[in-house]
Amino acid sequence: MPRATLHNRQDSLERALNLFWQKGFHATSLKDIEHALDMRPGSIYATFGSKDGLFQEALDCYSARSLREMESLMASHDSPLTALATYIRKLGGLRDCEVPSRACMLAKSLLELGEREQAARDKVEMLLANMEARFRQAFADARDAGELIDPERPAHQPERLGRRLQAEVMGLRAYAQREGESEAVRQLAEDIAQDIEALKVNNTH
Amino acid sequence: MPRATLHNRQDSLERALNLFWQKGFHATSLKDIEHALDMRPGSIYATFGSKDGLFQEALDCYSARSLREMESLMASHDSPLTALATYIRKLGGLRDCEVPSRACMLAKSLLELGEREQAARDKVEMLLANMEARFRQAFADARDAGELIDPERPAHQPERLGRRLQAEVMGLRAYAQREGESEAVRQLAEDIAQDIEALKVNNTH
DNA sequence: GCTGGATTTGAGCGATCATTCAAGTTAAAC
DNA sequence: GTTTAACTTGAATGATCGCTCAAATCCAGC
Repeated sequence: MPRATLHNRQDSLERALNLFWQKGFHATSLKDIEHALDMRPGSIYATFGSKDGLFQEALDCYSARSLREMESLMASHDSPLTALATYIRKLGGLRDCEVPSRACMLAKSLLELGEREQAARDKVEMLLANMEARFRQAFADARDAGELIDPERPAHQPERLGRRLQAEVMGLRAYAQREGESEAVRQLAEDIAQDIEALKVNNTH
Repeated sequence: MPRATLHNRQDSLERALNLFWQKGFHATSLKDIEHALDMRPGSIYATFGSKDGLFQEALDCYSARSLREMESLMASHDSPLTALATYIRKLGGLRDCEVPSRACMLAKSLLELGEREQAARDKVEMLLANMEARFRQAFADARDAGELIDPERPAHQPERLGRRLQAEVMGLRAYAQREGESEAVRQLAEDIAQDIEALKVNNTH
């Protein structure tokens, strides 16, 4: 059978992801995508179906990458709480990173998408729920390892800590989207990280 | 001189604000605005100059309203920290409110606007800085009243607490934008509110 | 070298975008 | 009642939107 595809699908997806992540769904035009992927409209539609379809695949791509990084971080620390504090401190360095956007793409999309993009909204909700579940699991692991200083306290249930962490991450990364001293973002992350470490037994603070 | 204006400017502004707040800048079309304000394009442009100009005035309107509510809340509590905790707990009830969006319009705009809307972006940055300054002032008031339990701790400097609170509010309200049990949002707000109250001397927790 | 079918192309579709402006409408001033 | 200028109207503008599809292109298999 003739002619292999000229463009690598995964590579195209990541280029599209970077575009959507930077500019958002509405502000990204097909023209922008054509240029970034070096593909003509016909090829894009043959491959991804629609702008909306491409966006949803980009969301999957972003979420998978985020979860992979999270998993790798958890695996490289004995203590789940230390891993989460490290995660937050890394976000504190966002201002000095070259990324499409300092804000979380899921949060951006959650705030941007309306009823006209219901399918994509549903996907965002699901991916956010996944991420929250992963946070919750990390706190549950900490509890099961006897790492939590006060596991009976209602606010320290894994469910509530996971929810809280997701909100903190969305807030921190939204704050990081502002122009301004990168030191402010670093301090903010440090304060959040220390609150996580304060959940730990035998912590030195 | 002949003919008074048919439409009240402030009323039109608030209608536009509700639209922009709900749908965001890009997803709101002039058609939407024409319908919401019951005005024809010519009138809209004669009054507000451009879609971008109208949006920026709506931002001012939103920010002024938010600061007014904040000021009123601070005035009605003897303790700044209690006032802030109350503020957060009110946000916990967002899921049961009828509002254009549960998310903060400034945060939404911060995440949505790109280089093409630089002027509006700058305005958002300024208004966010104002809000952060008001939070900082509230913590400074608490410190000056001897309310802070550990005013020497670096993380408890008004500057850092104010920054932290702004990030928490953006995170909480982004989280509230998700579909899901309103009880989750209420719990999240409660956990944040208790952390604020934990800054207080002689608190019962 | 030829052929078949998967892949890519890009002009062009109708719809909608933000915006303009000449013409129409209105009501205060005289 | 007439004048006059501010206000409102809405058709029309050119640009851009997401998207389609007939034609061109390409290469594995014979």
